[in-house]
Amino acid sequence: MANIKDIAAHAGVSIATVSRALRKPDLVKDKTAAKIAAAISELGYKPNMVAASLRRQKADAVIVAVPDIHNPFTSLFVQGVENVAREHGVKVLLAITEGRQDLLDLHYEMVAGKQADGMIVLDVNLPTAIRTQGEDGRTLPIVLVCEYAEASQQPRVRVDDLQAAIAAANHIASLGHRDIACIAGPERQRMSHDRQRGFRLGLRRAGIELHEALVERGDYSIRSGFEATRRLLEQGRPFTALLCENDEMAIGAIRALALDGLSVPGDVSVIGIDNLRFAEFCNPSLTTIALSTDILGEEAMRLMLDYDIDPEIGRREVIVPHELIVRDSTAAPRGQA
Amino acid sequence: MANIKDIAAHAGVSIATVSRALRKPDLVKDKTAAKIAAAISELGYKPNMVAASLRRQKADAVIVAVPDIHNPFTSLFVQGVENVAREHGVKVLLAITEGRQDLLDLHYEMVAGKQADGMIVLDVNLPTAIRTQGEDGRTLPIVLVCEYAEASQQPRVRVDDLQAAIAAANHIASLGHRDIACIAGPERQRMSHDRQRGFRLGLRRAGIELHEALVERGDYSIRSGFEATRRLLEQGRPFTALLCENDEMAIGAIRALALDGLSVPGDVSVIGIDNLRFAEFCNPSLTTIALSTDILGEEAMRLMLDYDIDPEIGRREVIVPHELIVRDSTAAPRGQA
DNA sequence: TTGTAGGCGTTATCAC
DNA sequence: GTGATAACGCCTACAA
Repeated sequence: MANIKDIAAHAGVSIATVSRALRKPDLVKDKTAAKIAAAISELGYKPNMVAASLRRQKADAVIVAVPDIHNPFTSLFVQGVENVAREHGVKVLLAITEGRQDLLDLHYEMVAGKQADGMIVLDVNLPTAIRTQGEDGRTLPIVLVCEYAEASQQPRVRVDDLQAAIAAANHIASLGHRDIACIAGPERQRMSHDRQRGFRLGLRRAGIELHEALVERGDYSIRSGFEATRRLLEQGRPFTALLCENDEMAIGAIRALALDGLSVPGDVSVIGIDNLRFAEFCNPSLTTIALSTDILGEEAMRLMLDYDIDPEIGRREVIVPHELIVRDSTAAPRGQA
Repeated sequence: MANIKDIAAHAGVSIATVSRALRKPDLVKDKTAAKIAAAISELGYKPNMVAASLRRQKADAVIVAVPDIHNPFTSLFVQGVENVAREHGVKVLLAITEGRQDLLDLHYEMVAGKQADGMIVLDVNLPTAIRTQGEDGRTLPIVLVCEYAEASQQPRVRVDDLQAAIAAANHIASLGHRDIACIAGPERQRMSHDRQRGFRLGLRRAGIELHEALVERGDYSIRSGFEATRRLLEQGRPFTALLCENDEMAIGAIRALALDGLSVPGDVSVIGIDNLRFAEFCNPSLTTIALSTDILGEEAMRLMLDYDIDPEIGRREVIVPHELIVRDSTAAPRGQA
């Protein structure tokens, strides 16, 4: 493959000039630039970015590590990251970790090894190297999203899950429900902690207490929502509304209720959080809270870029707008209206 | 940041020995290796992979370009790619193109610029450079998936959509349906072409012809399935079964039928292809054809790896197993049983 | 088993 | 405006 030297020879100039012609075109005479351009297209030259990267100590790429591309967050979030990255000529590479530590570490190597300038971690794990390394002061360009808000010294962003959950609880309370069940997420996760707290806070403001017996946990998957609902139904303790920490579990819940012969929202109202694409097309369509996670992605990327300027950059609490989207899965409890 | 030279100095050996200790540990004496290991951990050394990459002309990374991470194919496919990649120490980076040519080309640059060893393209577009460059014989390590099966000289894999569609049609025909509607995908796409042909072939074997008036097109999104079904219903021409080219459109169809007061499968049976995670939890749950697209991903990655060995490598037609998954959305038409 | 040295393809700093 | 040339950090013959 042709390299910069070949171009220089072919155009009768020095390699320095070729390099300039490509990166700082205003520094070379038009005529020379033309000769060079001709040589380039004639030889089909493509600059070797690895060499450039080695020399400039910059890869112009960041890695976004996500556990799973089905995650409701992921898509919108990544889109936000890309919006900002594109403006700055940075490429975004998605790494799927499946929640596995080893896969996360593998991609972290790319940052340590300079193949990427930084990493945005939207995962339950943290690269192992980061924990051990924190002490010597030198933090790597890593931005954390949502999880581990307290755990580490890294720059991080997070969304206000609390407010979203409060909005969901408000909606249910204002419809007149009093006997309310809840499907929570994994115990250890920050997001679950906040959404759970939001539910309780929202209800308490309306003078309602959540019965501990009516709280079941899932792992944010459809199936876990399905099974959690089964467990709720088996208890026999009645409820007319079901607060789900995310849409996936809400979809599983609706299915479980339907199989049990219960009508939604006639017998039980169901609400989720996330506004998945599928939410609109369930039977019944799902009432939910939409979060603009793309803004979160944008902020994460900005934080990453700012890191270049000042590595002391800290954290950003991103307040993304949330919006209640009322569809067919919620209504006033039977007998009220 | 410490480099190999620092380690060499600190351990009292030459840089060659350090390099060997890392890449070919059996070539160095245990005692030296220990000294080197000590130096490495003491200085917190991380090999610069960019430099290694420049020297070895290899990045040990491939890019998988997909239009959209919601695509039903994507997740499973990527998983397949990663399975094989991991065995070979290759990192997989996902690039999201949104179906845009410029974004695809941007990531293609990484291959041209040696930041990645190759690219697997699961997209409706093709990198522009590839078309212009085909002539001079030198093809780049690019593997095409599904689309453009005829269009180019690149290595490619594709799945047998025809058989999957035939299986769907068989199921519907064997239930006794005769008045059958269909929601097709985008006209130009290879996949749609094959699935469409499969539907017709399967039906014809049962002596059934598809009415052209009962064929509507969508773009594989839920919403398009919803709208296509609306159009079918407006026509007034009766049908008792609906063949959908994918699950997303089938989910949209079910919603449209429900809103129209029709029961599934009482009035209309609905079948999809793909076996999305959501398929199991629809109301009613969706009968569908499961395709093991992960195998397709594995083959694509193998083709990529084989390319290193012999660039003349051609194409593979991957026959992935398909499986009919009968759920609640299909039944015999009213009056039969 | 270890060391020496050349080069991978750029970019950036000088000089001219 | 342009040209020499020294890095960037590593790998790998070849020599010892």
